[in-house]
Amino acid sequence: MVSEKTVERLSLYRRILQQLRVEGKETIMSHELANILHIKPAQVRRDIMQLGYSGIPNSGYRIRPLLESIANFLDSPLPQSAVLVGVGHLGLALLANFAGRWRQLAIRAAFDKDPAKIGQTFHGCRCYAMSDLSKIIAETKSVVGILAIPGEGAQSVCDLLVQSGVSGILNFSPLRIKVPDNVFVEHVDLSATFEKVSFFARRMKLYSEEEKWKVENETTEGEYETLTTNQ
Amino acid sequence: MVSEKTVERLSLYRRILQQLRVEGKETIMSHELANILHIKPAQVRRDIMQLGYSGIPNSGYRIRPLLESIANFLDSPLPQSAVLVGVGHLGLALLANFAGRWRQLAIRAAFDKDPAKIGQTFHGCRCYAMSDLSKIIAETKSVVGILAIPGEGAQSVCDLLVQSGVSGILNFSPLRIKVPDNVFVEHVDLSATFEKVSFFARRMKLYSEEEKWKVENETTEGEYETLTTNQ
DNA sequence: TTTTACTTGTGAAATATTGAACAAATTTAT
DNA sequence: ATAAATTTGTTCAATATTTCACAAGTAAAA
Repeated sequence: MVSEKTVERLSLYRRILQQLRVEGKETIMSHELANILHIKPAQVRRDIMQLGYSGIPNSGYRIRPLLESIANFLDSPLPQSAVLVGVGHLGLALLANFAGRWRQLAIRAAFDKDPAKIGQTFHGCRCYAMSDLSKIIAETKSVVGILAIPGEGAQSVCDLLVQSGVSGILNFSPLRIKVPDNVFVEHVDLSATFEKVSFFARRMKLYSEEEKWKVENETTEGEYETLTTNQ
Repeated sequence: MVSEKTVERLSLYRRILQQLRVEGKETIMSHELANILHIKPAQVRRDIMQLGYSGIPNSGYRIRPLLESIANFLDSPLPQSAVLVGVGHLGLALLANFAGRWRQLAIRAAFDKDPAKIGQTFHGCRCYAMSDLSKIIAETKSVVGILAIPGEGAQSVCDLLVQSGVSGILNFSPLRIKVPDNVFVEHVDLSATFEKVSFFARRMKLYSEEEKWKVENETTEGEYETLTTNQ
């Protein structure tokens, strides 16, 4: 019933509001959040509406209870656990950023097929053998699996995760994995993203040069028009 | 005129087609690509239509010229350069995966404020001081900047990148940066993504349990209905 | 107290994206 | 050569998402 985009934005609102509260701010208006995120105020209001929280006309939203509403909506009563598969460069970066720091989704275990890594601890997270996957997922009650491996093995690892009871997968591999209907997958495809940015960067450059050209010639056209139609 | 989503998918088609060509496949049909990506065949055809390339009814698309059309559409005549700002864990992971390997968008230089990193080479990419940013961007003719730094400095670094002539930014920082209209920004917000996956994972679990409950009771309801309405 | 100015909540319009469906085209089989 | 089967290109419908616009409400000012 609630869209993915709304959930993403609620997460952004929370992060901003937490910061603002630290700075001593007590209320916020939809257009302030909108300006920070470069979206429209109506979007902010509509998202917040879905929380069931009401603001005060002419004053905005009180930050404290709004944060509570967001937490109530987004967060599980109990903190949730995740496991990471693939302790390569990307996996390590994820552990460095999210191993302990994140209250809501803590990465509790890592897995790799490289025997040299098994048994080691990376950024406070222990690395296990792939054969321990099911057992550890059950022990940690993990609901999310993070795939940070090259495409080849992704589908079989994914199947293993699903069999072990995971209901969400964050897939950094370039492969589009197949999962049952009752499992959520988010693809983060860095090389596709790179290509996209590269494409639009070039396009923006071309576009702005074309605009520049237009503006240069518009003056002439404008003069011509005022001379002839003189409206 | 072409949407971001279409560009992303074209990039995915290319990667798949390149693999299939290596495996000796010469033609492909829209429903094959669609099955691999879990989308509808009409979507594939529509995307390919935008390239101006035509398939053959009852045979599908010839892979070789289709790949050429995609390259023609997505790629710049000259390979494009990018610079990376922030050689932390994430920056290193990006360098490891994309420093040399990527024909289309090569990361040509890295920057960091940590003096210990300046002058070093990471995965074949040299790290410079922030003060060299403009100079190096000009020298390498970079069109894309990659921000892999914490939120605090993101806006000022972004402004620097834009001033230096970059027209695309790939932002891994949690800050929503502000850029002129003629600069393209893609946000990859890992913590928001984590929260999203966590949210929907929980929701999927709840939903599938509810479904299970329904199915268990449906039998009874079904029997009841056949007994009463007997349609 | 009354007025003014401003903000929320939300229906309705606008826009963007996807999906269904079918004519036209082409290959294969008869 | 003809018919049957299948796939493309594309239009139109369906769905999803965003934006507009305004009534209703509230605080501050007069």
